[in-house]
Amino acid sequence: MAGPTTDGRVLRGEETRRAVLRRAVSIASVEGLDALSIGRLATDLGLSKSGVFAGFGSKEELQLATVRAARRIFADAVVAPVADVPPGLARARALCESWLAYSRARVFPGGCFFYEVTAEFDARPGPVRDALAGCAREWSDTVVEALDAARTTGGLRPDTDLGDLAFALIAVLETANSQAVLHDEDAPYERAGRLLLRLLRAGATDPADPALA
Amino acid sequence: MAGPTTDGRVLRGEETRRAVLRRAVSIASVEGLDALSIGRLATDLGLSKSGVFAGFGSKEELQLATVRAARRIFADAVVAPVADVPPGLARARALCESWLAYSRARVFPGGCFFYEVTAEFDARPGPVRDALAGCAREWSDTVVEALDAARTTGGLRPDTDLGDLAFALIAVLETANSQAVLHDEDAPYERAGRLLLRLLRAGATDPADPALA
DNA sequence: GAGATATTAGCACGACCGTTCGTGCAGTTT
DNA sequence: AAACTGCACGAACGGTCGTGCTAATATCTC
Repeated sequence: MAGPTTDGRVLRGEETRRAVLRRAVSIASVEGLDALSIGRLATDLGLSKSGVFAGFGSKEELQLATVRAARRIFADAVVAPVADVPPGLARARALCESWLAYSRARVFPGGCFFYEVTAEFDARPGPVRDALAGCAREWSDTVVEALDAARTTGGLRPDTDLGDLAFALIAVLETANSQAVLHDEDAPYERAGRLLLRLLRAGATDPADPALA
Repeated sequence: MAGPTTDGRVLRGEETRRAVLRRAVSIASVEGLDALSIGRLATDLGLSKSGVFAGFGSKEELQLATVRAARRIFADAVVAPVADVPPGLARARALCESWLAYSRARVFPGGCFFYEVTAEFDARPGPVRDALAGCAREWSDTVVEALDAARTTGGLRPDTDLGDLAFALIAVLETANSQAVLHDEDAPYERAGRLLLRLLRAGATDPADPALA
């Protein structure tokens, strides 16, 4: 039978798989997915090279699994915490500030994982780029949906171009991450905080909305 | 004497150095500076590995030379063309649109060279990151200076925060490049064009300024 | 218990890496 | 013509890469 019987072997296997991926996302956020090497991961974790290799089957599969793992971490760190904020302008703002907090806290040691690896793979066709493009769309859609809810609930003017606004917000966030990491400064985050408030106010029905205080 | 006598040998040497760097910036804009391999450059150009190596002395020196070469190309492609636009709001706008044209035209095959390699090295201390941080500051300063001239000439309101505005403009440009390359679309450039006009208008003394038509 | 199964280790492979060395050759200087 | 300079060459170094094998070990089924 193929029921979900608890199998200690596969459990142990998944455990080491997770350990490998935990290490992999950290490395990749600093040095990129190409810098992931099976031998290095094995050495770092006290495993054998072939043991690590067996868990993924190929380097590209390891890279894809690393992207999926990072996607989960991102969702938990950025999107999940704002789930309890009621939909509307306040949640849209909270989402952006959650992203800034995620970058600032170095959930990934190299800053935003996706900024790093997207720049690495955006011009290289293949499954990895496709996966990253999917993540980017997903995040963009999340922001647009939050803005849409804000418009529906009357926080944003009906003629607001949600795509443009989401683009501008994401641009500010990513650039804050980039400059903060590159120059090892906090100032870009403060600048981004000011700017995203101004962007939201510019589209708000009531610029004095308490959600933008 | 150490006069500038024409030496055919060193001339030939510089020529191959330039050929190597021309190839190197192209590769690095797509795959990153780490993907530069001396052996691959040699094969591609029909040279010997040791010949290429001798021209730079180390891989890191090759990477630094590649960054310097890209900096020159960037300056020629983006900054130089707007030199004949009179300082002011029009030039600030021209500078941004020159950047968009540079990304759109794939002056570097992977899109903006600096977006790619800055993401690669921003979390890795060392001479390469320092060089890239310098380039980033230089470009940021160029934008700020253009905005400052626009403010001085009355195009922008006196209370405009130039740092914030430059940050927002650069954010829009870089994100347009990133999304256009990642999804292989033109739409991000159009969005960016609209957004940067709106950003400049928001700081303009006269939102109907013909420079923003 | 026995036997099936899946994770991990050990080892070897071919390829490529950056780097060093000694040599040849073209151009410059004397 | 001889001495010197500097680019480029080919070969080789020690390492690391991803990827296959085989063997050992631990767990589950019966």
